[in-house]
Amino acid sequence: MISNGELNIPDIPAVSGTTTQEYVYERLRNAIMLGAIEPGTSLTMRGLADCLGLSPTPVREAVRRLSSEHAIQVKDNRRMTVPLMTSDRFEELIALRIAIEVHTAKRALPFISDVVIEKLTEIDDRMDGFVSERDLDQLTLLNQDFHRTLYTVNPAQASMPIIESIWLQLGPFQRQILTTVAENYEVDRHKEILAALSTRDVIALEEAITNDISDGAWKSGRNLLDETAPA
Amino acid sequence: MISNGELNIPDIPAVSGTTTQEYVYERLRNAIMLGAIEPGTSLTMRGLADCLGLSPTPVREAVRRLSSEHAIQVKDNRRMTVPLMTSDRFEELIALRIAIEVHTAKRALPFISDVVIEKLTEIDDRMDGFVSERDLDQLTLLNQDFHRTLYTVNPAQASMPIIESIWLQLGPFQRQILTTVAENYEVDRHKEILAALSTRDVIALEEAITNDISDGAWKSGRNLLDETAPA
DNA sequence: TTCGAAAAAATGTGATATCATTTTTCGGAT
DNA sequence: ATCCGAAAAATGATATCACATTTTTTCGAA
Repeated sequence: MISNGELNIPDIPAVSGTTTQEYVYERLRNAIMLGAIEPGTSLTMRGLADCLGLSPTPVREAVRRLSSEHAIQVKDNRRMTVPLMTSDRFEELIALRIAIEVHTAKRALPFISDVVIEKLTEIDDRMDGFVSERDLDQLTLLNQDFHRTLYTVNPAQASMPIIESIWLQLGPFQRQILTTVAENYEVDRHKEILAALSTRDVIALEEAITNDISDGAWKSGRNLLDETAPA
Repeated sequence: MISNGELNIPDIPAVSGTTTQEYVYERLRNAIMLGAIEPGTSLTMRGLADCLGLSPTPVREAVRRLSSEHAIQVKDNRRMTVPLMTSDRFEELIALRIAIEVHTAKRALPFISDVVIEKLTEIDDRMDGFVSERDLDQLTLLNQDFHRTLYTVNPAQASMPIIESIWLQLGPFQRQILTTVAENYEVDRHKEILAALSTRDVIALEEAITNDISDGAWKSGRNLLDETAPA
């Protein structure tokens, strides 16, 4: 019998010149980030390999990378899942996001130019469109684009991979949040960030980043967690 | 011909019940952290596999994990190295260490008990012994123990793996620093940390952590980098 | 001696095979 | 019907194999 039979892993375009392992990694990562693999679902190496039509070898490598990023949890024996979120863990991850992203934004500030601000403004404008369309996948992607574009203006970048890994851990859950309370999505905070960048105001930037992360995730997330696991 | 012929990867005790892949990962990680693999040395999968007497499969998985943690750099084609440190990258990593570890220490503070303080004091006492003996490996290990013990009193821990990965990126270089300027090693800062913990003083804790990281690494590291790659 | 192209060796990657464990299935005793 | 244990199936891990690509070496022409 084939496990994971009803598993639906969205396909993504295979970048030519890349390895199978890399392709599997990107595809699984994408699936987790978009919530296509429901947290708690039982996964197996061979099940995934069959599901993707590949041999276990490259699948295991990709899965292990994801598990060392805590995007996949290796259970006691022979089973793996996308970890379920707990209230404590969620709070911890959001607080960490704020600490690292504020730090990274501050260090990006000296490298900010008008060209970058314009690029960020353009991303934010595109987000406004998708907000009204309720396109959650595009919103998630563009929101990440916004932050990534800001942080990577600092060329000596060490924190971006870490930030991405935190995003991945929050990904499947964040997605649930957006689904539940899409109307609360605060794009306005991005305008605050842009204003702080324009005036090169470190204090305002710190506050804007904190608010952006808090508003979008924290309040909504608390609500959802209180609902699903109350007493 | 066998590559990596003169490569010396210190053996470590194999934990029973663990996989070969895990063993390779731990062993390579240890070797990198202790500077046994000199940054810049050219590595190959098969070379490492031969060197360890294993098949390429588990080696490739371990190496890939390390490369996704930026402890190993996959060069343009068919070659890998432990990355060389640059001045910019070093500054970036130290600043990141301070940001994350200060944040993590603050969040650990509410969980601090007398038992923990005692445990930390004991670790610090043992360090004093190794300082006079100039045992760099033990010092490095115990210093990490000290910080890890402090941070992990918070049970909902999300930042420790990130901190460990930054340590690993700094590892081979930090080691060079200690070798060069062992006499500057500041264990006193740990006493400042302990004092701040005893009085539950957040401000003092932040300052002590910052000083501990800065003093031990930053100044010495700048000196070394200025020497090796000046004008 | 120097250079460059062809031959040889080595490498990364992924599929397959094998083995020890673990999980699941199934049938009989209570 | 319920429970338990043995047989059967599935799984993770690793070695081996095969193949395309890359690196290194070799060797003859300038």
